[in-house]
Amino acid sequence: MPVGKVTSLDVAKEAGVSQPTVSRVFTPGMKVSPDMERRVRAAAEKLGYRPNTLARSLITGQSKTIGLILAYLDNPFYTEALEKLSQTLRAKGYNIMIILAANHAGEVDSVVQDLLDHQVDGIIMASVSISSALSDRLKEEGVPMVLFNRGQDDPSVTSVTSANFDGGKKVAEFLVQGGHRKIAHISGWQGASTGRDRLAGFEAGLAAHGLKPHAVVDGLFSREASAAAARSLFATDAPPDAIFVGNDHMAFAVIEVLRHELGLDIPEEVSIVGYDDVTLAAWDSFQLTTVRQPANRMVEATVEHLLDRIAGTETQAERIEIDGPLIIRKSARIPKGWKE
Amino acid sequence: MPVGKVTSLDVAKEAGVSQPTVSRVFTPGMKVSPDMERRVRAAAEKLGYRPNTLARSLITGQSKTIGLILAYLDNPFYTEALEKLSQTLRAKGYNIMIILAANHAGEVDSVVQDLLDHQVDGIIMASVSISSALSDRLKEEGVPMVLFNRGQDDPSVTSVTSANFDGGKKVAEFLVQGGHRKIAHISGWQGASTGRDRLAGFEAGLAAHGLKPHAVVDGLFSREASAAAARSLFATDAPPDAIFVGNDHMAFAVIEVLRHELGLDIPEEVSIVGYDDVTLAAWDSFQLTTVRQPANRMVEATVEHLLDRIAGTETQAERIEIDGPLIIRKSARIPKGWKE
DNA sequence: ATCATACGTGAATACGTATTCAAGCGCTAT
DNA sequence: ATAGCGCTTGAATACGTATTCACGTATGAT
Repeated sequence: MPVGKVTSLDVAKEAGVSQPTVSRVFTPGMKVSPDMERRVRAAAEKLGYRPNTLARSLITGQSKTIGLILAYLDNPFYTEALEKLSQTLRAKGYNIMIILAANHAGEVDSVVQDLLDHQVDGIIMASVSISSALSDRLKEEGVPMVLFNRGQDDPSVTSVTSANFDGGKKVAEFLVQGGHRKIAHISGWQGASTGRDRLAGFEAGLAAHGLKPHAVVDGLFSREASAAAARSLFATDAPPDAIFVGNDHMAFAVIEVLRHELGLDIPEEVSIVGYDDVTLAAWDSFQLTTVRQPANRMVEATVEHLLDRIAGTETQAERIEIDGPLIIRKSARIPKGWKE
Repeated sequence: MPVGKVTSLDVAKEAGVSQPTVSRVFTPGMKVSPDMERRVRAAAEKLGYRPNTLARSLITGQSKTIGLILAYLDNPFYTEALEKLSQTLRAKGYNIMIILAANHAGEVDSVVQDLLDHQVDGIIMASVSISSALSDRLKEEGVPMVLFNRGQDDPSVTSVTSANFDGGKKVAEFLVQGGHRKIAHISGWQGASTGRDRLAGFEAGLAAHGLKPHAVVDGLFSREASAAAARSLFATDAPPDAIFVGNDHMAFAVIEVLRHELGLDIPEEVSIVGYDDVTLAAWDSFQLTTVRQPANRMVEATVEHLLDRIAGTETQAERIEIDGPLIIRKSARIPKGWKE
């Protein structure tokens, strides 16, 4: 009875069968006669045998591991997504190798290389942009990748986002209907498609009413930058009467500046609308009106597409957009008779 | 030029050397002559070779991967810890296989088995308790494990926590000095050492002044349970004038119930103290007085001990406690002349 | 010039499993 | 009774690397 490591060969000897037979017993889908199976399982149980996943992966070429790269974790939207991802992938028999990486080109490249060295079957990148060189490299390597919550111009990479353009548009419509005319936008980082698309939709929505944004400032997905933006918007003699903030995480910072530093009442003096509908948005302290990004469905779409690519069922890249409703709470004035 | 996979043998042929030589070039610490190294690196570069970590792990027995099991992710303390863990381990050359698991015995066992099958070099369990059977199994397997933010009676498993008893005591002292006499406690889950130790310290701190808790309710580390507890505490004719809540995450729920449902002023009518000092605690909306759990130092201690165990440098289990200060903000009355 | 030493290199092997292939077996059909 | 078929099993091999061992060469000392 070997102490540290017990291999399939040990089990084979114990059961009086060959090593391949042991392998077959532990490989789903392989046929073995009932009494063989019984003997092998008994021996395995007795010795405490468990298949070595590494050795298995080496020969099958399937590591049953997905690489996950995350840029921001301070935004709770991503922790919610991480939770769903873990559950969904685990249910499908996959494990997750996770890396938190800053969104710099060099960092991302090295991190992806790390994952490839570990023979991951696929890669999910959340809120990370990639160079086309890198996506080429992945294509060459045959490792499928999905961008989560970030789009890409390159049509050959698949991305899963919410309908950011439509979302921005909905917000504009809501605020205009609410009687606002001086509507500013503290945008998501303009280096990210997410930030750009929400802005574009917002502008389109205003344009439909012959309006333009009162002001647009890049909040860089950062609390500090957004707080600074909020202060600067109100340091002029023509402050906005409503602000659409590029995501909830930034919106909380804006709300706090307005309430606690500037002493403004929300929504009496200023309406605030966010984007994501993270858990905190529903808290009494914020009651944030916001566009819901359905993390569940986004995760499901991501995993489904990725696994289809791995299985070879699906070969085409897709740009998947998932629609989300405007969730109306108390941080923005509600238009009379609003029903939509 | 092989397309999908290029192996060390391909590089060897290209460079006109043997496969072991290629291996040596890519194994730090192995000596190779300069011109060999040059030729091999050139060939590797040309073919796009990268060592296969799986094959390497299979033979060395070192996967350079750490398994991480997390129970709660809605409590932001753990996302902060996760961030540090990722950075620290990556800097040391380790990757992370992450699993989010509910804190049920069966679930945890199966998850640990999963990690063992993947040949992880060590395991970190954050806020999950384990059976002694499981810790025996790990000992037998020779895979070191560290409990993060959770203690264990068994002295043979190492745990890293903050000084929970002292923390609870500090809070009691602070509130008593502040003139409070009806001090209640909405505790952390009493199934967890963390929750129990904070309560015990709190009671000891009160006892030093001849006091007892006004009431103690288990908040189960849950927002809902804590909110319900807060409501029940004020549904009597003798409500508390201060509440020590078992962690920040629960404290936010309590604050919201008091402010928005019961219309109470904090800290004028009730003082609230939390535990953890998560990022949100410093936000203007909460300004929560709380005991800081130094996530950075806890992570460093965890990683250092774990890697020492893996290297064999350290063989003894330890119970590591890291002290954290009381961070005074505005959610609790500040004693006159408080200096400590 | 000769021997000893040290060092760099290649041949062989091991890690633990899945898979190909041929062989053995029992069964049915003629 | 025998040829043929399908099914189960074992022998051999492959996956891609690190490591042991033996060998050859260059270096230094005598």
